Amino acid sequence: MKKDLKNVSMAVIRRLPKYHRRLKELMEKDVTRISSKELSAMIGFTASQIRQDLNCFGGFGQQGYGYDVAELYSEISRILGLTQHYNTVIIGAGNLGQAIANYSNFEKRGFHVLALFEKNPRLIGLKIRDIPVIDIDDLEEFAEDKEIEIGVICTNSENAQDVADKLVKLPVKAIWNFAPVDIDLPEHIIQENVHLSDSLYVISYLLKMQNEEMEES
Amino acid sequence: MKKDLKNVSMAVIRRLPKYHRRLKELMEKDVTRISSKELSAMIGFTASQIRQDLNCFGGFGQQGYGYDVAELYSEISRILGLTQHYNTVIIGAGNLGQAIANYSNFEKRGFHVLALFEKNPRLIGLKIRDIPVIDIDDLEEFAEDKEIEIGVICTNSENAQDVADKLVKLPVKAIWNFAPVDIDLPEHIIQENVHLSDSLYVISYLLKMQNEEMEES
DNA sequence: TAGATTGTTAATCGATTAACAATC
DNA sequence: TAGATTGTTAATCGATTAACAATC
Repeated sequence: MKKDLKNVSMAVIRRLPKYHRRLKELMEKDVTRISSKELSAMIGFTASQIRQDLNCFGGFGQQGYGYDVAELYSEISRILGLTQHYNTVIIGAGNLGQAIANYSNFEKRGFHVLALFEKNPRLIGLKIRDIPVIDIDDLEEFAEDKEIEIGVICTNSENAQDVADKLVKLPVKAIWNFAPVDIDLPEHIIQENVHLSDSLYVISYLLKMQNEEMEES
Repeated sequence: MKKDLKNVSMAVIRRLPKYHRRLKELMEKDVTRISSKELSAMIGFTASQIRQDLNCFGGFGQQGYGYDVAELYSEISRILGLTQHYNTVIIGAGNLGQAIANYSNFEKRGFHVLALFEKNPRLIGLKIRDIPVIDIDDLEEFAEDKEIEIGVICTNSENAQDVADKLVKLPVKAIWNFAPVDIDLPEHIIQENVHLSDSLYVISYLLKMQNEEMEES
């Protein structure tokens, strides 16, 4: 029943983590089955969209019954690749790098943080949850005998491109970038940006709109 | 030339911060004018889309010339509400809360962090860049004589909804949520989620797809 | 079986792209 | 003026929603 995944749009992919999260919550409440209609009510997508989304990957439901929560959860985990294991390094051991290293849920989902790398000597040598903070100059040596899939950039904007170039040379397959810049990368490297300021600016826009609306009335 | 902003889609709004960022970079390089075609080459949107986006808010360009970089930058700043001032509180003074409090760029854009709130007594009393860490139980009292627009949730999932309820009562107008849960809020409160795990799971999906493709060939 | 709900096709809606007249 | 590039309308594309036959 496996479909051709290559045609699945990013719009669908970006909704999958939300299904994953909500199904987890349902499992914790010991809910064993759910219909697209019920899921729609709690998740805010239309029932139609939910069925369309899931059917990009296969027919996980049963007519007249709905979806088995545990089964659907494990299918989505598999589709998202969360049953696999990814070696990860974090560049920048400031608050943000430490926050990510400390977030144990990532470890549970297969993202194994091998080390943090820093240039600030006051941080080098520390341990974050048993994860060592290593001199950034030792990155290449450290990576030599390891297959590192994901590099996380938690530096400031100025250093982000340099760090990215280093990571590409290791090589890593994907870069998760928290610096508020757009990084130039070779085509084949996966790039995912978390631009916190972008998100905050959207709040700012909506606040401004709301204020203007109130002034009008 | 001001258009009816109410009809501008969120797709457009979410692109504005990227224009803002790129125009800033151009200004730093002393570029004074740019055409939609040149901007397209550096930003990756089509020239047509760029012109469409900008024209949602007014005609900022000039035929035969293009756009004045500094003028366009300041227009987008204004549209995003970055010329205004927003009182902000951060709930949760762990690594993530501290990272956000430390990010001085937000301050520059008008997001003024008044305080962080914590329940962990070991953190209460600290200062992050002159910003005090205060007992979460004192939040209501602290907020009494202040107009707080934005509440940032940097707690774990378990406490996020409780904290959100408290923030709504202050009241705040917008909630910037970093906890990996979807929070129930009254309609009129602006909610912006930064679900880090969602972003990481998309990387995971793309890595898995890439690996499968390689196995095929 | 009857009721419920899926999987899937068709219709609709909205967003992006193309085209070009207006004009600097 | 001639060339360049915008602002804007029309065409296309893709994503969402509606509808319903299939079937548990």
